Amino acid sequence: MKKLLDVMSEQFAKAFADCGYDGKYAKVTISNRPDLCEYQCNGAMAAAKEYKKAPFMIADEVVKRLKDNEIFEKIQMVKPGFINIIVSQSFLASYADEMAKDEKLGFERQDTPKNIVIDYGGPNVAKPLHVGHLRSAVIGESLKRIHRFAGDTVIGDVHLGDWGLQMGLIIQQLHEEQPELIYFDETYTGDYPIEAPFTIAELEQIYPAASAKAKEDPEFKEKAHLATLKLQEGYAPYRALWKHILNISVADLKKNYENLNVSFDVWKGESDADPYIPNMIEHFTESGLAHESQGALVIDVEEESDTKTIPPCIIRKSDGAALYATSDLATIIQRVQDYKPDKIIYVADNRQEMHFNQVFRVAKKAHLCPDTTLIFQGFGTMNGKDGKPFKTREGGVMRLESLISSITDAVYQKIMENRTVSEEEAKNVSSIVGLSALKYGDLSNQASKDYIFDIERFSSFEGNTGPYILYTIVRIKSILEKYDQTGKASESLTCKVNSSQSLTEKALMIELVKFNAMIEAAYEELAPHKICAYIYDLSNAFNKFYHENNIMGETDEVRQAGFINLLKLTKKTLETSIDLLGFSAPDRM
RNA sequence: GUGUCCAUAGCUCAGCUGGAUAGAGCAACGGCCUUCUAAGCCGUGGGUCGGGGGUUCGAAUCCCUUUGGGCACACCA
Repeated sequence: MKKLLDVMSEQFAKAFADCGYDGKYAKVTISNRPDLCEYQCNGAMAAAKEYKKAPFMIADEVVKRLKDNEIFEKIQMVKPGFINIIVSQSFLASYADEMAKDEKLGFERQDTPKNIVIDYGGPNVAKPLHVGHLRSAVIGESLKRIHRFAGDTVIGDVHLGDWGLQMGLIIQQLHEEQPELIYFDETYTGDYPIEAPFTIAELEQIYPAASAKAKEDPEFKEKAHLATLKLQEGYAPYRALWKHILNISVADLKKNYENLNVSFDVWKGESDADPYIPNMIEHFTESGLAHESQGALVIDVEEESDTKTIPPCIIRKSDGAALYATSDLATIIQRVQDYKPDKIIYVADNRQEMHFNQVFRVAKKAHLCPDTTLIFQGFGTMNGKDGKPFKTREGGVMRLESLISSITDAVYQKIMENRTVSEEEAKNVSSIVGLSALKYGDLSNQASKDYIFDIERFSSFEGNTGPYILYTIVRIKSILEKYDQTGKASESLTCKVNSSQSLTEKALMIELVKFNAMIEAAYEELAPHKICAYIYDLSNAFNKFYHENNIMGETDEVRQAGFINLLKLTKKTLETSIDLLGFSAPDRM
């Protein structure tokens, strides 16, 4: 469907043209003075300069042309040259009706669908998820859903950290803790068991221990380095061990991401890029792109237009090992080969911007992906109330599980305070509502900015929060259920929403029909927070409408049916929106 | 030091890419439940949009400058 503002702008463009003015001035926007009008066009003032004419005269001429247009109920010029618009109720209602019939609620994309890879999550194997992983997961998941809604083919890739020194550290630590394991018996030639010799809980102990030891014990670190090398060279016992670590860890990660309602289409990792590295480096050196510098192999990425010096991208360390950038570049090769993406979006911490900048430049220089746009979508730091990076009370890194459970607990307490539902229902509901609090709290802020993570505020049921949105949906559900019970639903009274409206009813419709334009903006700007802002406004509009109109008490059945249709549309719009944010609403709360 | 992002009500955030009187929520205060979930609705108070300059009919928004902060600046991911 054409966006409402475009429909209006077209009418204006015609009128501008008829009066001899360029149609480019005919942009209609939402009014910023709702007390005066619903929509406005300020083009006359911009046109005044070009045509050397007083703006109010231009506006007057245009208004005269549009006086009888059925889309507008009222249209008038206000000095110095504003054109104020009140939309016709019947036109608005029919637009809303069309929206209700459309599967995508009137959203229509402007270009052809694309193939897109979204790289988000980025957890490390054998390390528990902590709060630092939250934003990537939450924002990435939402972006994935938004792109899919817009019609793109999207592959969400978790891009595991499964290949660095950390793996060697774990193997070496295991070696010292359990030397009797057959993986460390160099004379053993048989198959290795399918069962892993450790649990996820043990694994989570092993890594920090190894990491700490490596810092104090250079000899241990050296051994770990060696183990890493052996693993990467394909030493069978270590490969078998690595497989165990990977399997156990991934199973645990999947469970955790599931709790966040986050899912990935592929579980590739740095290890999957490894096979591409030798050829890639050969290509780099043969083409003369890479050169040695201080013992390392580097590629210069400076460009003329740079306002600062960007250090060269290191492809191979002086000790011969690959590193982050190498793996990311090889991953691009793998993705181009396997998915032929038009676009790869990386959802990562702002602090990695420089790194991705370097990688993107190398990819471009080396023509690794001539048909792929590489996009870095950075996100800001999650801070505590004190404005400093979020920590536990003890100053440590908080595990994601603890974070989720503390927000769920907060919600649970409130549900038990306010309502008399069974404990079991309260528990179920609080995990749904808790997730909405967590995700909405994050996504309602602009992704690229730092934000203050405040459990109390996010889990509040008042104001601009996830629970408030859910509460609104639950209210609607409750009325619709009551309406169904009357049996009226089966009668086909009308599928029209009312065209004779109260003020709040019209205001609700005006809010609803913004949906397609809002989605377009959220999609193009990679901005889930625009969805949050929209559903908050929509919820407010609904609650005002709800307060003013007694839906079940309405005696005019046609009008009541119109109300119900409006409710259904509101519900569908809200539910579609929160699905794009990655959470859902309960039936009661 | 260089670069980059940010600065809007006491607090947390918006501000539709230059428009009319800068908006919400929280917190404070005052109203509204025998009627669809009061987790709601209505109202009151609260602002040199960090400072200064410029661009123009018009600036929180664009440009310059200055102050204060976050972050990044070659062998970690």
